[in-house]
Amino acid sequence: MAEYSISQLAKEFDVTTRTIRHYEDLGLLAPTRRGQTRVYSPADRTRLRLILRGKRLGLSLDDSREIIDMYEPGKTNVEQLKKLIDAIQAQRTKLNQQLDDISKLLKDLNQAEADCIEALKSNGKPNP
Amino acid sequence: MAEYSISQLAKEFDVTTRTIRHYEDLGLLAPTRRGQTRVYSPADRTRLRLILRGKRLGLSLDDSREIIDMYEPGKTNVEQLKKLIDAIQAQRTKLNQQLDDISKLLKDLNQAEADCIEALKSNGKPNP
DNA sequence: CAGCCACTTTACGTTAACGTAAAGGTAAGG
DNA sequence: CCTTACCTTTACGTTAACGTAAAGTGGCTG
Repeated sequence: MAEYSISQLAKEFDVTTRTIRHYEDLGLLAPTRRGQTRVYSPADRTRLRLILRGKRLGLSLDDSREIIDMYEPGKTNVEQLKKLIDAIQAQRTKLNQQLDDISKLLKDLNQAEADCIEALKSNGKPNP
Repeated sequence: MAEYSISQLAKEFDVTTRTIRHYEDLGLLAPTRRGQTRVYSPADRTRLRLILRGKRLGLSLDDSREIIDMYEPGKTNVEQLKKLIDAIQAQRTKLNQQLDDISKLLKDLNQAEADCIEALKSNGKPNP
């Protein structure tokens, strides 16, 4: 029972099956097959979750694939490991930038909301 | 000295002039003109900064325009004000989701980095 | 005044991330 | 056996966000 059909995953994550197949075309997913039908493992499901998380953060699918591949084992080469650590650091820098952006945006939203409420107070009556 | 040319802004924010004109086409910027040449005020500059912040957060340009318009005054209508407050709340929800995503991703990156370093330790020697 | 620089408009081209339609295979159920 | 409900592949279409090229304008500068 640790497997899923394409439409099950599509429903669970609220995407279309076309989208999931598209991710496979780009090499982000590689489900096994029963006959010609795709069969997704829990690991595949996790990868999909990571892809969609990346999307919410504005990453490209290529970026997501790179990041996801970071979690995979089989990195025997020392050079590759160093490259990976660099990539991880780069991602961290970007994410910290996003954190900063979000905190500023939230601050702005608070201010905008306060302005709205203020405007409602002084304006809520002389209107039809 | 409180005005900027298009190429000044382009340099400052590391985008092309084409990009800035594109934002104007979409109604996100509306600089004044001296003759046919665009002249940008500090307010225009701020709007550009907000647009790019939105981009870093994965917002569409349409989304950014909506948000930026939230900061503008001239919202006399009570209905519009209420819609604005709702939109602000929706944005807040999305941003909190992003915060959650980021913290999870950062955690994953930490783990991945630790794995890398571990692999380097036990692997750094038997390599050419 | 020739040349260069920065600005302009117009318009077609490109990439990513799917959407959508066509045409077909397969297994369960009435 | 026929319909229904999934699944498949192939392939052209679409949208957003610009890139890029062409052709022209305005000012200053040697």
